[in-house]
Amino acid sequence: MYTPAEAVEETGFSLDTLRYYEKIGLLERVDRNAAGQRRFSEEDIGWLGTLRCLRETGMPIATMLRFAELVRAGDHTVPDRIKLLEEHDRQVQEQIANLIERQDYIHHKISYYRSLL
Amino acid sequence: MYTPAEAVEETGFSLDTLRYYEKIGLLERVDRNAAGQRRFSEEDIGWLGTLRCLRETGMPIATMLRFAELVRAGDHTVPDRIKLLEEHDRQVQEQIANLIERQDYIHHKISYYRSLL
DNA sequence: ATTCCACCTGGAGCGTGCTCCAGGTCAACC
DNA sequence: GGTTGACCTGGAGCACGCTCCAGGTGGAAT
Repeated sequence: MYTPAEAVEETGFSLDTLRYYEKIGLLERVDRNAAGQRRFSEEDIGWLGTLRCLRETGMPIATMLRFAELVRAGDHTVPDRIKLLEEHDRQVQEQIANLIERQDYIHHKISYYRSLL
Repeated sequence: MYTPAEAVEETGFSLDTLRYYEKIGLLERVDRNAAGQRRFSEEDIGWLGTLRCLRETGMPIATMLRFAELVRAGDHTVPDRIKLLEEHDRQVQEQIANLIERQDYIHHKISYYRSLL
Protein backbone atom coordinates (compact mmCIF):
# COMPACT_ATOMS: atom_id res chain seq x y z
CA MET A 1 0.00 0.00 0.00
CA TYR A 2 1.19 3.46 -0.94
CA THR A 3 0.37 6.74 0.77
CA PRO A 4 -0.59 9.61 -1.54
CA ALA A 5 2.94 11.02 -1.29
CA GLU A 6 4.41 7.66 -2.24
CA ALA A 7 2.04 7.29 -5.16
CA VAL A 8 3.11 10.72 -6.39
CA GLU A 9 6.71 9.62 -6.12
CA GLU A 10 6.10 6.33 -7.91
CA THR A 11 3.90 7.56 -10.73
CA GLY A 12 5.16 11.04 -11.44
CA PHE A 13 1.61 12.39 -11.36
CA SER A 14 0.81 15.22 -8.97
CA LEU A 15 -1.53 14.49 -6.09
CA ASP A 16 -4.10 16.78 -7.64
CA THR A 17 -3.89 14.80 -10.83
CA LEU A 18 -4.33 11.51 -8.98
CA ARG A 19 -7.45 12.87 -7.30
CA TYR A 20 -8.67 14.21 -10.61
CA TYR A 21 -8.16 10.85 -12.30
CA GLU A 22 -10.10 9.17 -9.56
CA LYS A 23 -12.86 11.74 -9.77
CA ILE A 24 -13.39 11.28 -13.49
CA GLY A 25 -13.19 7.51 -13.26
CA LEU A 26 -9.80 6.81 -14.77
CA LEU A 27 -8.89 5.28 -11.48
CA GLU A 28 -11.40 3.15 -9.71
CA ARG A 29 -12.37 4.16 -6.20
CA VAL A 30 -9.07 4.01 -4.35
CA ASP A 31 -8.95 2.39 -0.90
CA ARG A 32 -9.04 4.61 2.17
CA ASN A 33 -7.63 4.19 5.65
CA ALA A 34 -9.77 4.80 8.75
CA ALA A 35 -9.25 8.55 8.42
CA GLY A 36 -10.41 8.59 4.82
CA GLN A 37 -6.94 9.04 3.36
CA ARG A 38 -6.09 7.24 0.14
CA ARG A 39 -3.99 4.12 0.14
CA PHE A 40 -2.96 3.12 -3.37
CA SER A 41 -2.54 -0.58 -4.07
CA GLU A 42 0.25 -2.12 -6.08
CA GLU A 43 -2.34 -2.62 -8.80
CA ASP A 44 -3.30 1.06 -8.76
CA ILE A 45 0.34 1.98 -9.22
CA GLY A 46 0.67 -0.40 -12.15
CA TRP A 47 -2.44 0.94 -13.81
CA LEU A 48 -1.19 4.49 -13.30
CA GLY A 49 1.96 3.44 -15.13
CA THR A 50 -0.16 2.39 -18.07
CA LEU A 51 -2.09 5.65 -17.91
CA ARG A 52 1.16 7.58 -17.84
CA CYS A 53 2.35 5.82 -20.96
CA LEU A 54 -0.86 6.52 -22.83
CA ARG A 55 -0.97 10.11 -21.66
CA GLU A 56 2.64 10.84 -22.57
CA THR A 57 2.05 9.49 -26.03
CA GLY A 58 -0.77 11.95 -26.48
CA MET A 59 -3.87 9.88 -25.88
CA PRO A 60 -6.76 12.16 -24.89
CA ILE A 61 -8.34 11.61 -21.50
CA ALA A 62 -11.62 10.62 -23.16
CA THR A 63 -9.93 7.74 -24.96
CA MET A 64 -8.11 6.63 -21.84
CA LEU A 65 -11.49 6.58 -20.18
CA ARG A 66 -12.86 4.27 -22.85
CA PHE A 67 -9.86 2.03 -22.35
CA ALA A 68 -10.38 2.06 -18.58
CA GLU A 69 -13.98 1.01 -19.11
CA LEU A 70 -12.94 -1.85 -21.37
CA VAL A 71 -10.48 -3.06 -18.76
CA ARG A 72 -13.16 -2.94 -16.09
CA ALA A 73 -15.70 -4.71 -18.26
CA GLY A 74 -13.78 -7.98 -18.18
CA ASP A 75 -11.87 -10.37 -20.37
CA HIS A 76 -14.30 -10.42 -23.26
CA THR A 77 -13.14 -6.90 -24.14
CA VAL A 78 -9.57 -7.96 -24.84
CA PRO A 79 -10.06 -7.78 -28.64
CA ASP A 80 -11.42 -4.23 -28.29
CA ARG A 81 -8.51 -3.24 -26.12
CA ILE A 82 -6.14 -4.56 -28.77
CA LYS A 83 -7.94 -2.55 -31.41
CA LEU A 84 -7.77 0.59 -29.33
CA LEU A 85 -4.07 0.18 -28.59
CA GLU A 86 -3.26 -0.65 -32.19
CA GLU A 87 -5.01 2.46 -33.36
CA HIS A 88 -3.12 4.46 -30.78
CA ASP A 89 0.10 2.83 -31.84
CA ARG A 90 -0.48 4.03 -35.38
CA GLN A 91 -0.96 7.55 -34.12
CA VAL A 92 2.23 7.36 -32.08
CA GLN A 93 4.03 6.14 -35.16
CA GLU A 94 2.73 9.12 -37.08
CA GLN A 95 3.84 11.50 -34.38
CA ILE A 96 7.33 10.05 -34.46
CA ALA A 97 7.55 10.25 -38.24
CA ASN A 98 6.26 13.80 -38.21
CA LEU A 99 8.73 14.88 -35.56
CA ILE A 100 11.64 13.34 -37.43
CA GLU A 101 10.65 15.08 -40.62
CA ARG A 102 10.26 18.45 -38.93
CA GLN A 103 13.51 17.94 -37.09
CA ASP A 104 15.21 17.63 -40.42
CA TYR A 105 13.89 21.04 -41.37
CA ILE A 106 15.18 22.47 -38.10
CA HIS A 107 18.60 20.99 -38.79
CA HIS A 108 18.66 22.63 -42.19
CA LYS A 109 17.66 25.92 -40.68
CA ILE A 110 20.44 25.68 -38.11
CA SER A 111 22.96 24.83 -40.84
CA TYR A 112 21.82 27.78 -42.83
CA TYR A 113 22.23 30.12 -39.88
CA ARG A 114 25.67 28.67 -39.19
CA SER A 115 26.67 29.36 -42.79
CA LEU A 116 25.96 33.03 -42.15
CA LEU A 117 28.60 33.34 -39.42
CA MET B 1 0.45 37.58 -53.43
CA TYR B 2 -1.95 35.20 -51.74
CA THR B 3 -5.52 35.85 -50.72
CA PRO B 4 -6.50 34.68 -47.22
CA ALA B 5 -8.08 31.55 -48.70
CA GLU B 6 -4.90 30.78 -50.62
CA ALA B 7 -2.75 31.35 -47.57
CA VAL B 8 -4.95 28.91 -45.63
CA GLU B 9 -4.48 26.40 -48.43
CA GLU B 10 -0.71 26.89 -48.57
CA THR B 11 0.03 26.91 -44.88
CA GLY B 12 -2.51 24.58 -43.37
CA PHE B 13 -3.40 27.15 -40.71
CA SER B 14 -7.01 28.26 -40.38
CA LEU B 15 -7.85 31.83 -41.29
CA ASP B 16 -8.66 32.51 -37.66
CA THR B 17 -5.23 31.26 -36.71
CA LEU B 18 -3.54 33.46 -39.31
CA ARG B 19 -5.39 36.48 -37.95
CA TYR B 20 -4.50 35.44 -34.43
CA TYR B 21 -0.82 35.07 -35.31
CA GLU B 22 -0.83 38.51 -36.82
CA LYS B 23 -2.60 39.98 -33.83
CA ILE B 24 -0.08 38.63 -31.34
CA GLY B 25 2.86 39.61 -33.48
CA LEU B 26 4.03 36.26 -34.78
CA LEU B 27 3.35 37.60 -38.22
CA GLU B 28 4.30 41.15 -38.99
CA ARG B 29 1.56 43.43 -40.22
CA VAL B 30 0.37 41.71 -43.38
CA ASP B 31 -0.26 43.82 -46.51
CA ARG B 32 -3.83 44.83 -47.34
CA ASN B 33 -5.59 45.58 -50.60
CA ALA B 34 -7.68 48.70 -51.09
CA ALA B 35 -10.60 47.09 -49.30
CA GLY B 36 -8.51 46.21 -46.26
CA GLN B 37 -8.32 42.50 -47.09
CA ARG B 38 -5.06 40.69 -46.38
CA ARG B 39 -2.66 39.81 -49.16
CA PHE B 40 0.05 37.46 -47.95
CA SER B 41 3.46 37.79 -49.60
CA GLU B 42 5.66 34.88 -50.66
CA GLU B 43 7.80 35.77 -47.67
CA ASP B 44 4.82 35.57 -45.30
CA ILE B 45 4.05 32.11 -46.61
CA GLY B 46 7.64 30.99 -46.10
CA TRP B 47 7.72 32.34 -42.57
CA LEU B 48 4.42 30.60 -41.83
CA GLY B 49 6.07 27.38 -42.97
CA THR B 50 8.75 27.89 -40.37
CA LEU B 51 6.14 28.67 -37.72
CA ARG B 52 4.27 25.54 -38.65
CA CYS B 53 7.37 23.46 -38.21
CA LEU B 54 8.12 24.93 -34.80
CA ARG B 55 4.51 24.65 -33.69
CA GLU B 56 4.15 21.03 -34.79
CA THR B 57 7.26 20.12 -32.89
CA GLY B 58 5.72 21.53 -29.75
CA MET B 59 7.33 24.93 -29.40
CA PRO B 60 5.11 27.17 -27.24
CA ILE B 61 3.77 30.35 -28.82
CA ALA B 62 5.79 32.45 -26.37
CA THR B 63 9.03 30.94 -27.62
CA MET B 64 8.03 31.34 -31.26
CA LEU B 65 7.40 34.97 -30.42
CA ARG B 66 10.92 35.36 -29.08
CA PHE B 67 12.23 33.76 -32.24
CA ALA B 68 10.14 36.11 -34.39
CA GLU B 69 11.57 39.06 -32.51
CA LEU B 70 15.11 37.84 -33.06
CA VAL B 71 14.45 37.47 -36.76
CA ARG B 72 13.06 40.99 -36.93
CA ALA B 73 15.92 42.45 -34.94
CA GLY B 74 18.38 41.78 -37.72
CA ASP B 75 21.45 39.78 -38.59
CA HIS B 76 23.31 40.30 -35.36
CA THR B 77 20.83 37.95 -33.67
CA VAL B 78 21.81 34.97 -35.79
CA PRO B 79 23.86 33.39 -32.97
CA ASP B 80 20.86 33.74 -30.62
CA ARG B 81 18.59 32.17 -33.21
CA ILE B 82 20.98 29.26 -33.51
CA LYS B 83 20.98 28.85 -29.74
CA LEU B 84 17.21 28.91 -29.62
CA LEU B 85 16.83 26.37 -32.41
CA GLU B 86 19.49 24.10 -30.94
CA GLU B 87 17.73 24.11 -27.62
CA HIS B 88 14.48 23.32 -29.37
CA ASP B 89 16.17 20.58 -31.35
CA ARG B 90 17.25 18.95 -28.10
CA GLN B 91 13.66 19.02 -26.89
CA VAL B 92 12.43 17.50 -30.11
CA GLN B 93 15.06 14.79 -29.76
CA GLU B 94 13.80 14.09 -26.26
CA GLN B 95 10.21 13.90 -27.46
CA ILE B 96 11.19 11.39 -30.12
CA ALA B 97 13.16 9.25 -27.69
CA ASN B 98 10.34 9.35 -25.19
CA LEU B 99 7.74 8.35 -27.77
CA ILE B 100 9.85 5.47 -28.99
CA GLU B 101 10.33 4.21 -25.45
CA ARG B 102 6.63 4.43 -24.65
CA GLN B 103 5.74 2.84 -27.95
CA ASP B 104 7.77 -0.14 -26.90
CA TYR B 105 5.63 -0.44 -23.80
CA ILE B 106 2.49 -0.26 -25.93
CA HIS B 107 3.82 -3.02 -28.17
CA HIS B 108 4.41 -5.21 -25.15
CA LYS B 109 0.94 -4.53 -23.91
CA ILE B 110 -0.54 -5.47 -27.26
CA SER B 111 1.51 -8.65 -27.35
CA TYR B 112 0.32 -9.54 -23.91
CA TYR B 113 -3.31 -9.02 -24.86
CA ARG B 114 -2.78 -11.11 -28.00
CA SER B 115 -1.37 -13.91 -25.87
CA LEU B 116 -4.68 -14.03 -24.03
CA LEU B 117 -6.69 -14.88 -27.12
C1' DA C 1 -28.44 44.91 -60.38
C1' DT C 2 -28.51 41.56 -57.24
C1' DT C 3 -27.00 37.92 -54.94
C1' DC C 4 -23.43 35.76 -52.86
C1' DC C 5 -19.48 34.88 -50.63
C1' DA C 6 -15.05 36.13 -48.89
C1' DC C 7 -13.36 38.97 -45.82
C1' DC C 8 -13.01 42.52 -42.00
C1' DT C 9 -12.71 43.85 -36.61
C1' DG C 10 -13.08 43.40 -31.66
C1' DG C 11 -14.10 40.66 -28.33
C1' DA C 12 -16.18 36.69 -26.12
C1' DG C 13 -16.05 31.75 -25.58
C1' DC C 14 -14.30 27.13 -25.54
C1' DG C 15 -11.90 22.48 -24.90
C1' DT C 16 -8.38 20.25 -22.51
C1' DG C 17 -6.14 19.00 -18.57
C1' DC C 18 -5.00 20.05 -14.91
C1' DT C 19 -4.03 23.26 -10.53
C1' DC C 20 -5.26 25.89 -6.72
C1' DC C 21 -7.98 27.31 -2.79
C1' DA C 22 -10.77 27.44 1.49
C1' DG C 23 -11.94 25.30 5.26
C1' DG C 24 -11.45 21.39 7.77
C1' DT C 25 -9.81 16.51 9.83
C1' DC C 26 -6.22 13.36 11.47
C1' DA C 27 -1.94 11.73 12.81
C1' DA C 28 2.54 11.67 14.34
C1' DC C 29 6.45 13.41 16.37
C1' DC C 30 8.45 16.23 20.03
C1' DG D 1 -0.81 18.19 24.79
C1' DG D 2 0.65 21.11 21.07
C1' DT D 3 2.25 21.97 16.75
C1' DT D 4 3.16 20.71 12.28
C1' DG D 5 2.17 18.77 8.19
C1' DA D 6 -0.07 15.41 5.22
C1' DC D 7 -4.36 14.73 3.64
C1' DC D 8 -9.51 15.43 2.75
C1' DT D 9 -13.66 17.58 -0.26
C1' DG D 10 -16.07 20.52 -3.51
C1' DG D 11 -15.63 23.79 -6.48
C1' DA D 12 -13.44 27.68 -8.72
C1' DG D 13 -9.72 29.17 -11.67
C1' DC D 14 -6.13 28.94 -14.99
C1' DA D 15 -2.90 28.43 -19.14
C1' DC D 16 -2.86 27.52 -23.71
C1' DG D 17 -4.15 27.97 -28.33
C1' DC D 18 -7.17 28.66 -30.79
C1' DT D 19 -12.33 29.22 -32.56
C1' DC D 20 -16.54 31.46 -33.02
C1' DC D 21 -19.70 35.32 -33.29
C1' DA D 22 -22.04 39.72 -34.43
C1' DG D 23 -22.37 43.16 -37.32
C1' DG D 24 -20.66 45.06 -41.25
C1' DT D 25 -17.96 46.15 -46.03
C1' DG D 26 -16.48 44.96 -50.69
C1' DG D 27 -15.92 42.44 -54.77
C1' DA D 28 -17.22 39.14 -58.37
C1' DA D 29 -20.13 36.28 -61.05
C1' DT D 30 -24.83 35.83 -63.26
